[in-house]
Amino acid sequence: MTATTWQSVRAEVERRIADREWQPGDLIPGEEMLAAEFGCARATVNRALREMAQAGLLDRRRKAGTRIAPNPVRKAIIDIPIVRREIEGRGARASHRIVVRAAMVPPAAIASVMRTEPDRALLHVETVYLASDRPFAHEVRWIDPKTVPEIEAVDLTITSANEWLVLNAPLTTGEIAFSAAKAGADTAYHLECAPGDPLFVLERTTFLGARAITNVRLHYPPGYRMTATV
Amino acid sequence: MTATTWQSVRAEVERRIADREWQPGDLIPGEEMLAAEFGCARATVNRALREMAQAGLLDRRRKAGTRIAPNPVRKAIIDIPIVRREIEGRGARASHRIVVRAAMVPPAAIASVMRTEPDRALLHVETVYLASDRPFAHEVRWIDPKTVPEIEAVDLTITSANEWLVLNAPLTTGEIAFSAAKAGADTAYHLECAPGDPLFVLERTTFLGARAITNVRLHYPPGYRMTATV
DNA sequence: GAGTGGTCTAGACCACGGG
DNA sequence: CCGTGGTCTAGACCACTCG
Repeated sequence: MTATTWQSVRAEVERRIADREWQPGDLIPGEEMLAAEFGCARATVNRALREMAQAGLLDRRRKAGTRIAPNPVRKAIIDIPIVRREIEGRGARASHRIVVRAAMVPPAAIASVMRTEPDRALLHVETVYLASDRPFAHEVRWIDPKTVPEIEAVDLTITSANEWLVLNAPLTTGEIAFSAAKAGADTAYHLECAPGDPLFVLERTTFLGARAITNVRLHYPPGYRMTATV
Repeated sequence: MTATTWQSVRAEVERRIADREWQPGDLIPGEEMLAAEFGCARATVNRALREMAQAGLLDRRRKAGTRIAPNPVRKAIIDIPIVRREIEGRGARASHRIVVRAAMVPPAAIASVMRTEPDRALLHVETVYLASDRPFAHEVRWIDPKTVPEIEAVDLTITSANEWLVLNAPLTTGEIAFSAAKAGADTAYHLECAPGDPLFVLERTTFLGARAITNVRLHYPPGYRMTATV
């Protein structure tokens, strides 16, 4: 009989941390000992501590034992949905307009982050996303047709490159960067804002294995906020 | 006998998704069936599928079963270190300067997000973080002394509010938002940039249970990039 | 070498929620 | 109602790594 859940173990450990019974850097008792104390199976303690370690609250190492993370790293998880869903989630009608679609050799900086040959042409797509006909984001994208040849046959005016890629290249890794930049003349025109306005910028490069799929830079109009929970 | 690890189960499921054997929205076999197929215990399959669901690749519901996520949400994990460590991580020398420290009633917007009484005074701290004596970030912070009374006695010129709070109020939930804004005169002065320059803005409110600990707004100079992995 | 976490198994009961 | 995922147990073996 019992009812000791791993959540209750986690809650108790969190309480001890919050109450300073266990302080940052402290070595806490081993799983076996905690299991005995809580009157549950070791697997239950393991589950609780494992999740806490995953969340950055504990440091665990075989033989060395479990310690309270000396410097609890705050991890923010950002959900990055398909742009269309993000627009619809705000109650607006989503549409998009293709501004440019052409095969061309990318700037050296793009080829560098995508790790492609500097002189090879990639598919270049420029899109403006609209929320109820008002500009929502301006996207400049480079796609490696060598990695996803199917993209060449897609009518991007119907399914945006963003959406097609997410749905058709599901398991990828990548890097994201956020920053701020002044609106250039071109971007300002598409976003219907003033040149020089501060824009939120999201840059992302995704890979399928070691090969780049796409690099994308999104500019959002003044006032845009991206939120996350800690 | 065995050697079927939950990682191998996960890898196989990922392969089937990547190879389109299982497509977005598809219902996949139950744990029992997969365990039989892979020749392992149901708990092993459970572990694999649970982690994949946590990563946003699967949708799982009791009775309804497990489906390939129709819209794989990309989750980016951002590590938010103590500012001092972020500076040191870039190989610079970290220091900070307190610009303002006073008890005062916050603007209505701040009281609102912190859910404090609109007319109660909070601790207001304004800090400039320096990386090798060059401005790294400008921080405007409000702290609820009712939640963390110890802060009143801390010499913030030695330990920054950021650092003290992270080390002394570990277990909280919170909200973060990123955006872009024009540098105001005051911020431009502290960051040694031009008024109107586009700045990356990070706003964060953290809570201890239902009670707010602190609200902070950080402005980073032009060119700052915050990165994450998908 | 030996201690600690990591994982697997086989079986069981439970809780949510679709039909 | 009842199937499916969620979790717990007790025991076992393994793998990493500290001393």
